[in-house]
Amino acid sequence: MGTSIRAPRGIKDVLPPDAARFESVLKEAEAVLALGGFQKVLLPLFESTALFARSIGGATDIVEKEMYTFLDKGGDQFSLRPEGTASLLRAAIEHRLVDPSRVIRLSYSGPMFRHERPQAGRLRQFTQIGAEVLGPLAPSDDVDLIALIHRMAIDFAIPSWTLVLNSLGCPLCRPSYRESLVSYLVAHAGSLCETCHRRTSQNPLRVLDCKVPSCQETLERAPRIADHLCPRSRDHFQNVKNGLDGLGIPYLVSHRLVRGLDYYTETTFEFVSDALGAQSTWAAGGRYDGLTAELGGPDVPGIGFAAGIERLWLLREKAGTLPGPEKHPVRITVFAMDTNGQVASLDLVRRLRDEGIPASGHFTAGKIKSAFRQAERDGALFLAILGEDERQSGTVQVKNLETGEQTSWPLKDAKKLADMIRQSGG
RNA sequence: GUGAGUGUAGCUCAAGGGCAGAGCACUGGACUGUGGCUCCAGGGGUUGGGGGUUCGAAACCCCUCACUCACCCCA
Repeated sequence: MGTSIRAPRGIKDVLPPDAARFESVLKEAEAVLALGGFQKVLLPLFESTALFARSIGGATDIVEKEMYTFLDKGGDQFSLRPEGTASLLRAAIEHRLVDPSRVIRLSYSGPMFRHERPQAGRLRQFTQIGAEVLGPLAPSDDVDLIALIHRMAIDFAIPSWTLVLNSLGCPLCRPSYRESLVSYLVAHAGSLCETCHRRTSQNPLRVLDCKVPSCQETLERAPRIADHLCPRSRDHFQNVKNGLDGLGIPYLVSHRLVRGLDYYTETTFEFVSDALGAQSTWAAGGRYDGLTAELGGPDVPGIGFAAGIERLWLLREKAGTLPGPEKHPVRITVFAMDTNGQVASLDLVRRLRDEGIPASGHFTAGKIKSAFRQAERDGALFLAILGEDERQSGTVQVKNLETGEQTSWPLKDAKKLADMIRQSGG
């Protein structure tokens, strides 16, 4: 054990029966996006490092220190994707899907990679599902997207969730807010923590996010973005709030919600839950007008979000809405009582599979007791026993392990047996 | 990157300087081809790794690694 190779830190194997359940959780989340009219895109797991630096922002923690970056044999620099929006936009732009005259809705899912210290709800490889809306958008598109996540919260019975909402303004009003925030921060530098000093010059909005008590106290009287929004942004934000009110979706406006990715504009939001531990966000996103242009495409508005599937799992587990393990992943186990029965067993297993019945075979021969044990371990509903007696009569004994019902079937007619297996529940 | 807690059998955990244990799981038997129960027996461990203190270390000290949680950050 001491020298054996283990999975890298923060990387989790998902074993049976949880692997199938995890896929169900993912599929159910994807089904909600399909319900929202989103079409799926399959994206690569790595991209040019420059893509992430340009979209997420060079001064963000993700790009600064959390990416798995490598040089390929041609000397090009790539990074494992730390999030999906950059990839999806790159693909949409590259294949001319982005069109200023129409709205497109695209979704993606799969593993993301960030070199962080693992903790509850935080892994180095984790799974996200995300959706992006690109094109001529109205504030109602923000609401519509949020409503879709709200649907997940309801459908999956997410415990004690809160929708946190803010507006970050637009390229017109954010600089002036930024300026007044910086001058406030500089004036109160004495009561700010060290990292906040650094952020004041690098990424001042992030200071709002600081959880150091003394910083929070100082920030109480800091200028608020809401008071600096230009008329258009203020209108946009008001429209979003009106839409949410109209749909009866509760939210909490937080002028501290800034998000860790640089591309957000206007509406930003986070769905949090206090049932998750310190990593309380399970879905988050926002508007990113200007990002498509920044990435070399047409300048169209965009909004998107991503949800963490592992966190959804945790929350659904708490809520008791996690899909249960499949009761009978194997429908029937075929057991050869002696070595003479091996070929007949192989043949039966094959014929059952021809009929679409998941079947496992145990050919090592042995006692009847181990036949039952094997069947139970496989999770089989039926056990087929093939021994000397059966061979003589050209039959197979098939027992329903739940009801105890047992009947003899002609070995050559696997179809009838398959029909019976198909018809029985369990 | 920083801090705290925890590392003993496949799993959950005892033993807090004096022979490394229990429950569950596993294997075999009682019970020769009809299970789940019960009873009996058995296999399993360099106590995460290395060094030190000691007559004697799973335990105390140092180093190291891993895991967990938190900071940070975020899905």
